Amino acid sequence: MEAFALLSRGGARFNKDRFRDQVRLFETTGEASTSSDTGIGAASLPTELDFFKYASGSDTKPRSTKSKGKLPAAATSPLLGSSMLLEDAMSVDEEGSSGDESSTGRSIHRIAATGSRIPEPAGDFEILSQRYGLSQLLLDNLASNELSHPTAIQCQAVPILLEKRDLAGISPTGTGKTLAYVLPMFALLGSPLTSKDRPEAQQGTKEHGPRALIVCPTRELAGQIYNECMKLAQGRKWNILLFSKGASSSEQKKAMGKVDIVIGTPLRILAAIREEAIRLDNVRYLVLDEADNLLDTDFGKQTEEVLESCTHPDLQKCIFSATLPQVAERVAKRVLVDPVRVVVGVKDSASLNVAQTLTYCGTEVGKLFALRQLLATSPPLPMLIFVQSKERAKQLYQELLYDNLTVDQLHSDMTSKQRIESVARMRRGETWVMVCTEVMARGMDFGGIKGVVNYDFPTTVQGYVHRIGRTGRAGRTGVAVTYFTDADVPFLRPIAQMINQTHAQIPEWTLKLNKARKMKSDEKRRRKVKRDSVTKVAGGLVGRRDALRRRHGGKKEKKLSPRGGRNGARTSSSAIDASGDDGEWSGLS
DNA sequence: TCGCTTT
Repeated sequence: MEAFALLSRGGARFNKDRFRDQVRLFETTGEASTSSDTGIGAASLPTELDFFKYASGSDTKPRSTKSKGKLPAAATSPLLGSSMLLEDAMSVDEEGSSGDESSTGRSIHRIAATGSRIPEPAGDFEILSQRYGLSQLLLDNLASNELSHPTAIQCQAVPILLEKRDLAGISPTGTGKTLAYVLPMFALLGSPLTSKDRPEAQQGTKEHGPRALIVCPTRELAGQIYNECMKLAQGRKWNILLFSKGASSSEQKKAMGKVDIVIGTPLRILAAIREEAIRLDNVRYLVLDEADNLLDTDFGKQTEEVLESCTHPDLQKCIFSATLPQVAERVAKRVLVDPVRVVVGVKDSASLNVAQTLTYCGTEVGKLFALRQLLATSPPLPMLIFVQSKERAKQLYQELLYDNLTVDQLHSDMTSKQRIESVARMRRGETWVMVCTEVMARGMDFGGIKGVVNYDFPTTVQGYVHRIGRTGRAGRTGVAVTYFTDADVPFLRPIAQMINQTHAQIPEWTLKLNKARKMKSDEKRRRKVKRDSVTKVAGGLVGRRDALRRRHGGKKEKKLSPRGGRNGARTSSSAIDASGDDGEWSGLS
């Protein structure tokens, strides 16, 4: 009974007006808290993206006694010399204690930086340029890609990296982390290396192979980072290599030649090392993107092996993610040398631009029912629908195929080509609904995504944060809908709390769940739920697909496109359209 | 469970 009541209240009667209110409510609360930090009225951008707020914010605060143009090397910090352990630092940012950091602008952006000799943040690219001498070409490339103002993480991370420091950068999804490490990478590399530049050096063994390496967990993300690099690479003959399965093998063979930057997935890089197609002893700039994922138990071994292959004495390392659980933090502490740890906002928190809801659906049947209801009434399109397994992705895809919308799928059972094409259709705006596995959960930046549906309940809080972070990017708003069934209830608490923290409206009883009911293996925060097949369910939903197929005469009905081709204006960190569609990196294959 | 080499 209660189940039915909740179903109809929470999800099935999903109604546009109610929803709209939620978004508004949400935005209001979000802005209220940021404006209290700045003493400035609410603006349309979230703190971490509002650079003007940053600029004017320093006027409303007491001026720093330090001179603004002071060299960062001489900059002091409340934590100077304390050389805090990464773990120790955790308590600091949670209490929001930052000593005199209001004078540096960190508090305005809610940046917490810990470590020794922390460089001053830079409020815009001109300041950066003056301080560190960025090339005019680099500045032009930023400008021509509409990257006019740095985001919070960029303000703080770029100076740190330019001073050749190790860094752990933690910033919410969609806040421009890629550019935060790509920009200093190009600045530090200076110019592309050619054999003409250094004929003798080419002979020396130390001078082979890339000088910069970016590691990330999926091929799609690698491709996206590649595109982001190409934006700043314009005008010079940088040799940038996309190194993952699905990328061109002939291109990858060049890895031993004059290569500046390699971007790749762990296993592919290791394979290349083993077959001596690449060597990493010339790498001076190493990035682990989605670091907690790369350092977790599954990926960890591979990643550490890659790390061990980077033997250059001047190796600079940085890791980035929106989430960094303690386990990963511990590894990071071990790997990084005298690092600065930067946290924008609150660590492990969800994007404030996403309106979140949690919906009880009782059973598998209930979820399908709720989803159809959502799709039929006020779906936030385009959207991603996350499921737990590849099989379920295929099933749900098939199930939705004959509904009147353009649906697509993406999971690792598809071929490289299929995956590339699926991403391309999404980028071009041809797909309304993409059914996908965790492969799409991290880093992917389809700028126009309006909705995320957690059809299957996420197995970790981090997973939740990253999934819903596919929307609400670069200052836009988005919505996230999470379904759960009776089987998910024991695992509900941490995610329900997270949603509650961000002011979303969720069924009250989910918050009152007895703490004892939460997962036993709290350490890993993982779980296993055996799920029925999406389609193999009792009752009236069986056979629906066949009915639809008959109705459509075996053909797909003409389907509307979610967007009229291209996305509208886009802001800084949204990587996608500005550089065109898929072709850029898939074209290499 | 998912993701990640090449042959």
